[in-house]
Amino acid sequence: MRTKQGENEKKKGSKEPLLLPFSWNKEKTADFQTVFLDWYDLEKRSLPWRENQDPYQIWISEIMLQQTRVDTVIPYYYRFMKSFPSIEDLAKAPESKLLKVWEGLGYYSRVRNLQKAAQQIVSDFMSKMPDTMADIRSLKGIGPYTAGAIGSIAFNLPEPAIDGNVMRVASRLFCIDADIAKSSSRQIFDFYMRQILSTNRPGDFNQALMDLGSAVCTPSSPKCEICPIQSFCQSYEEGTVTHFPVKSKKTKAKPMYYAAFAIENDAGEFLLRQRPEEGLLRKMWTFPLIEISNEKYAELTKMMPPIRHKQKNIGGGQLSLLDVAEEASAYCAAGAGADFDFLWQSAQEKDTDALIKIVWQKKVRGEISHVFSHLHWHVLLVYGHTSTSSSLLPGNHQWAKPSVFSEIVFPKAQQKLVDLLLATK
DNA sequence: AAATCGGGGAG
DNA sequence: CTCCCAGATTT
Repeated sequence: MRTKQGENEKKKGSKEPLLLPFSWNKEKTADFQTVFLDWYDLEKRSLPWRENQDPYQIWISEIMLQQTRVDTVIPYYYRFMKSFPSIEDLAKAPESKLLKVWEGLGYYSRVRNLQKAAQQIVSDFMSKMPDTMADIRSLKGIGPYTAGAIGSIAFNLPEPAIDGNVMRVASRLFCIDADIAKSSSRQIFDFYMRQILSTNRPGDFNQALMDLGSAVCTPSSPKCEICPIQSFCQSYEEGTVTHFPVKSKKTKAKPMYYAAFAIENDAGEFLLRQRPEEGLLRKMWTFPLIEISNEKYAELTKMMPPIRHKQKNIGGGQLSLLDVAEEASAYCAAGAGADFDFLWQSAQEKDTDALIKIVWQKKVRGEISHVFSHLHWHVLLVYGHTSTSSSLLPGNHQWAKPSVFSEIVFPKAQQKLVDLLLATK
């Protein structure tokens, strides 16, 4: 059975609606819904946010599930609901507690937007989750997918929820060759799904698609032999299941090179610096990081101990702050010494340069690697010691003992550095 | 339309 | 290694 793909293209150009494959008349669509929902009733996963139809629980789960697997979300979900049982609790929570609960889950703007949306609900919707598509969509962090998911699951609104899963299933079901990496393709899938969506049980229909995509219609080696909708699947009939979905390649993550300075004072505390308000890992804490060139990174890597747990002393000794800044500058790209300026200035103001020393041991403890969606960090861990007192620190710095690290919000890359530091101590 | 935003699991 | 996951927002 061929699609009317060519016809669809024409219709698209002439602004007339796309058509389902001609064999999908009303009877076939109804048959499909029955078969699919019967399968869901038997096979659906038991998940904590499926225990009832509480819009708040569904909302939280949907935000957590953005670009995140179910197994990863479950422990976070329980922790979150225990910490913030209601929308009001979420709206008034301190940011540090919010981030701590989300720590490790990634895409941290999600939890900041979650709180903004909670505050919107308190102020604009009398603390009750809104129940119309326009109002749901008006909340921070809720885009077209999540609005459809909440609308259909929590309020039985006949809305599709188009995500990566659904696009994969639909592309195979109807041999849709639109590039799912392009944002403009979303509306094509939206149109198809609106025509086959169950208006009686839209939430279950959408969740059935998710379960199918997760367990059966998987990205690689789909299990067509056990698929409940095999007889409806056009690509299966044509033997072209693996041709779908069509997805253009993503640009590769850009490599970035850093030196991280683990500076310990006499009290056994380490210097931490908070990242800025904007950009990657905003307002989270790390060792001071300095970007270095690829060449410098390679040069420093040679100074790493050949065997872990056994540091190699590459010189060093008692250095003044100025020496340290110069060393850092020499090690790193131009301007890298600026990270030590605050120490140097404080020393000059107090005229106690002699008292404030960093024993810059110049020991490279090792390296960690961390991949983001668009960046690949390579970070060398360098250890130093200082007798600086904490009163000299500007606001975005703090001294902290490893024993209290668990109370501070660390991104994953920082946690890897801490693990390396403690393992090589 | 393209880039930015984390992290982890599977193959 | 590569791919991609119950995506949204910003540029």
